[in-house]
Amino acid sequence: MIQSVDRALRVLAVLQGARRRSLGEIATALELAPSTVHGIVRTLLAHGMVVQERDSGLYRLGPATLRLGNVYLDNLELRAHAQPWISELADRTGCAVRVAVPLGDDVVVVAAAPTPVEVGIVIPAHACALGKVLLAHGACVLPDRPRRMTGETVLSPRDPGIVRRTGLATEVEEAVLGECGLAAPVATADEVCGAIALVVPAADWPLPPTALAALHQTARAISRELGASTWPPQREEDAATA
Amino acid sequence: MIQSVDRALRVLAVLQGARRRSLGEIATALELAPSTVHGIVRTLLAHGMVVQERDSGLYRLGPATLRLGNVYLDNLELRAHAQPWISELADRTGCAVRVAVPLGDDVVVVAAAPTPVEVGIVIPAHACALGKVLLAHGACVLPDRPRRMTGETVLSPRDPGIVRRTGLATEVEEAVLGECGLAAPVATADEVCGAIALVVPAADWPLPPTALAALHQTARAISRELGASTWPPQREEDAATA
DNA sequence: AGTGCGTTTCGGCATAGTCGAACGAGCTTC
DNA sequence: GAAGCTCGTTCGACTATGCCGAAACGCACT
Repeated sequence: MIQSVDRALRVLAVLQGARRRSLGEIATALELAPSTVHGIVRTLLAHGMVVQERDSGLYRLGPATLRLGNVYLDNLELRAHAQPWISELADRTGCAVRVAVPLGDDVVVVAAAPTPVEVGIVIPAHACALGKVLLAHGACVLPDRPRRMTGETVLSPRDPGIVRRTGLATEVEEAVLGECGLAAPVATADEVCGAIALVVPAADWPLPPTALAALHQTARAISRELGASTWPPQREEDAATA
Repeated sequence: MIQSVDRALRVLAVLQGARRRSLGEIATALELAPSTVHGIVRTLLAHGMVVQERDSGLYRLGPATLRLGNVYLDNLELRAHAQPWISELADRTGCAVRVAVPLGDDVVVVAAAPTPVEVGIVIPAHACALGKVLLAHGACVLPDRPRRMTGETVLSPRDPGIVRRTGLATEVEEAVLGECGLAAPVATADEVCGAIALVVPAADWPLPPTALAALHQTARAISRELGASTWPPQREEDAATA
């Protein structure tokens, strides 16, 4: 782990927390000398990863971050393969559909239907159905101190073995009030690379069995296109206990 | 400029060029020892900025880039203020509308109407109306060797003073064949922060004067919300020659 | 005009990063 | 089936590099 690169990425993480920050704020947040942070920020500045407001001197994220994120999406096979399937799934079930990938203790939405507006949003893994699936397969990790999002947020996960065996996880107003979800894993030949979820208002919960079956079909179809031979994805320990 | 941070960002830039790259490819592209690149990549890996494919060992951009880009968009006042205006402008003119910001010798689209699908795309500044506006105001720079996109691409810019005085720049099939555009600057109190464009098929070109006027109105309205006092934005030298 | 804050610059010291070479795994070839 | 190759990865030593303290600049407010 290279120190200065690590610090640069921490600077970007700090900048994610607020619209704009002063050099001193970043320095105290990272417990570093302002001049140290200045050198890092100047380098990020040269690459457009951060910009400095002309009048106030404050720093914020720069447009190069958007370019990176967009290239990431364009190069993501999961997204390309999932897009037509989730459009059809949204039409068929009338639900909102999301596809997400793991990112540490969060999940990031990389595709959505019927509207793509949710693409890019980040949700704590322990608070959503997508995250529970990824946690069960070891693609996400639990945060040190799980954050309570709503009164319904479950801070310690149920048996992940059940999630793995059934290939399903649920979420009942645990991330945002009035929103429920049902998720299933998506895998490549050798790992669980993401999850797909149906998201509905609490009034429409629970979902009819037809929606559940449609979700299963879609997750399996996408996984097959990505090279997975079995679905739901099996792990050695589960195969042994079965 | 911190060397290792600069190199890390160069690694990300290399990764933007192809879906996936091997460690050796990155090393040769940057003219560095593989072990040096390995240290950098490992750090980026720990932060989710890159991911490594389990089977092939190849590297690609990671989901953290998407999170960064999304936060950038959320924190961008230009986008927030422009969104309602460009929706209305798209309705009124029937054209596609784009708002972009400068990024070196490129422009990055940060808002679009009627559909947001173009958000995140990158266009060389010299090849599009958006870029010509930003070039004229010094927000973009010309690349060392401008790239020819179509047969119509103009490699050396016309008089930027005219663009500044009229507040308009045009684009006739210079970036993509069959696509024409008309752009105007958007400014804050002390700088040109972006540009807004109408984009239409070549068949609908030239645009009627009403569309031109609507674009002007919208650019002025957004600029006013962002704190600009005059529009089109004036530079000292132009004010002197006037 | 004075004062305060925050950004920026500069130089010495020591740490942290760079590189070369060796290791190990996976794949192809013979 | 075994040997060669190529790739990613690890380790250790050298020294160049980035880190920090303190001082200077610019700006806004008093």
